[in-house]
Amino acid sequence: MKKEKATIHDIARKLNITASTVSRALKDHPRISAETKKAVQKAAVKLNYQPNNIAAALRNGKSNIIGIIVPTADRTFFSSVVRGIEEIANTAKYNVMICQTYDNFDKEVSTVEALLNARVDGIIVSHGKETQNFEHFLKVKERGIPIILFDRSNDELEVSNVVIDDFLGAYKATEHLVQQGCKRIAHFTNARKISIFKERLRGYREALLDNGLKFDESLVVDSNLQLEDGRSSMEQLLKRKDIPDGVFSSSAYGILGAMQVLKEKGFKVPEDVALVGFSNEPFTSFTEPPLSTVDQHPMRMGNAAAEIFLEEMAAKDKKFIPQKIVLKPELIIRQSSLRKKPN
Amino acid sequence: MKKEKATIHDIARKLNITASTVSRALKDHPRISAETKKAVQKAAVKLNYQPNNIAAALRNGKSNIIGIIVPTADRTFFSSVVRGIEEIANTAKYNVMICQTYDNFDKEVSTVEALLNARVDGIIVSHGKETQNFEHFLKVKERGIPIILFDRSNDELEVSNVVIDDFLGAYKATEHLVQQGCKRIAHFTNARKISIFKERLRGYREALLDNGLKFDESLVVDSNLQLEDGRSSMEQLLKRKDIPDGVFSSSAYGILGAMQVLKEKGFKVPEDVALVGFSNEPFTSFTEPPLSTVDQHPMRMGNAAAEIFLEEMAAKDKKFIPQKIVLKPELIIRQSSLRKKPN
DNA sequence: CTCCAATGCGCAATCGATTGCATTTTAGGA
DNA sequence: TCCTAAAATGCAATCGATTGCGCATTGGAG
Repeated sequence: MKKEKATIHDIARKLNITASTVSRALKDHPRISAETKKAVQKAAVKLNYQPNNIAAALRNGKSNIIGIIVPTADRTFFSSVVRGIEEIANTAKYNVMICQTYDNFDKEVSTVEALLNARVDGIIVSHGKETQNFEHFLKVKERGIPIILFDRSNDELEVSNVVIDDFLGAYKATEHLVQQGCKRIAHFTNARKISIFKERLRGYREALLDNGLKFDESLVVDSNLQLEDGRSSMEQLLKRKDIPDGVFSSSAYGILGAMQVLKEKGFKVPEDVALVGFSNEPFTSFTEPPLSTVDQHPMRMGNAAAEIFLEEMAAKDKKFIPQKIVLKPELIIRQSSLRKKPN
Repeated sequence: MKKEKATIHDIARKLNITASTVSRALKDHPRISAETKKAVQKAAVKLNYQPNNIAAALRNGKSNIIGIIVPTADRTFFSSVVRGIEEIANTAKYNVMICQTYDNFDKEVSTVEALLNARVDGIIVSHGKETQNFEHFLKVKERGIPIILFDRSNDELEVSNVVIDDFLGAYKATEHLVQQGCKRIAHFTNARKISIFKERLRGYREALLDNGLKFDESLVVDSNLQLEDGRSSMEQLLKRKDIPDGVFSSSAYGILGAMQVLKEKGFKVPEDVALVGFSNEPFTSFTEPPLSTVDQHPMRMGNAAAEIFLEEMAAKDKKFIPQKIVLKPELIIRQSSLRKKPN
């Protein structure tokens, strides 16, 4: 159990110089001679020196760590965003610390607290479904540390955020269903207080109206959008006398549940009911038939969030004007909604 | 941009006491009067005091952070393990820092380095597929900080690890196929140097021999086990004149690829070819037919890893004998392998 | 009324790296 | 050879929390 904890002082002692010089030499300070630098490098390797980031963090007031908070990391959407953040962050010498809230509000609050205490230099977060109160995020901002929201956001909050144009995504998806001949299109949504779902609902509605169909509130089903919810929502719709001939779901699992129920009951997809979901999770491409979906470009979203963070860090002190980046979603058309052969 | 950075000194000044007393009061030290403690608490709240964990970490030599390294967080298996770790770690006041290597060896090495510099108190890791050299892990151990491997491990390495009995899982899966009447069972494996795949191959082989079938090397296909690999492996097998009537894959995506190809070519699952995979990823339950698979109990695996970490921390200084925990896997039988109705 | 032992707090050093300013060394010009 | 500016390094304080040791109260026993 050897605990070799070589510090710059050990290097200094070995070379008969001071820690200051060692510190400067290691950072390639111009006022240190090339000779000394080489000697220090060599000694550092020899003593197996590892910088103590904690000490540096204490002194500098920055830890070079970005905290990332997501509801869960096991959705490809979120893990891809994380990857996008890392791409940018790593090149700027930042490390990331990923925390999961499991959509639990209390856990979200305590996580923010923990990251703050860990003195992260910034926080990038997609908040949980339960989150109505945003004080914990404001607190971060007031502490002067950058906070950037992605995907799930809140316009009233004066912080930077990166989102996709949910309205447009939903609009495209719905319009596509109309073009495929659907006349009665249902919509699965969730907690309408959350901006992304509100926007998607709005896009769905506008697309209907713009295409000469009417918006029927009774075709909008509110649920938690998980697999089981999608199933029960579909079952509920199938009890009607005028069952829908198309469904646009605000989630990937929701539409999967719908498809399962439809097939179990003998309906054909897309002939009887055409389906389009949201979030291009991998599994949507290997269901039968493969599911059409709205791709959110998660990697780009992560890149953008990290870039905003870096800009905010650079602009430190000057007051930074929160910026909003809106990415364009892409409709990916697969078998589940394709009735007509493209000419 | 107000930067209220209240420290224990600010509290001390306000109450006309010293920082030592404040520090002790906040930690409920017995030698501090109840009165003082209350006053400190109140002042702390009033000044919006947030402890600086970095300062404490520097002084104590511990950060209360556990580093977790996984190839990728977007596989349910890994994210569940993380969740299992968090469950235990959080109750012991530890936070986790999740890092992804994307199965890239260099990234794995640099991640270990980064965690070491961040002065994490321990590292829990499942190494990448490329990893043949384990020096970076040994370095961690030599530094006196606990390192625990999970799932993918290496017996020659003298460090604690938590794995499932891969041999048993494969044995059960293969035996099940035999019981369903399969006579020519193929196996998808990966880089046989990795212990988990070697063990599964061994389990497959033993089960065949124990059940009166012979082991045919030509039915073992080596690939990277992703979706595309599963497809091409299956295509390769279908070119034979004596095509297999069962496939056991060491991964979930591999077996999915196989099923896709089989269905495209008009084979029936499980009647013509029965399939069993590994890793109970959610999607395996909603393919058609649903895929049989070996569940690895990822949450328990995470729990166990975290518990070992805590034990090692407690045993600090005394030399800790690396321990190995082997969990029993569970075979989950679904339609893809079920030919006979259970009586 | 003394004296001792709890009880409550303060002092000062420590963790390791960083950095403004001071000091020493070196090189080159006069 | 002397002097000075430039080059190279050293000094010491700092970041904030922690903690062993020591000092000063206070209460109660004898």
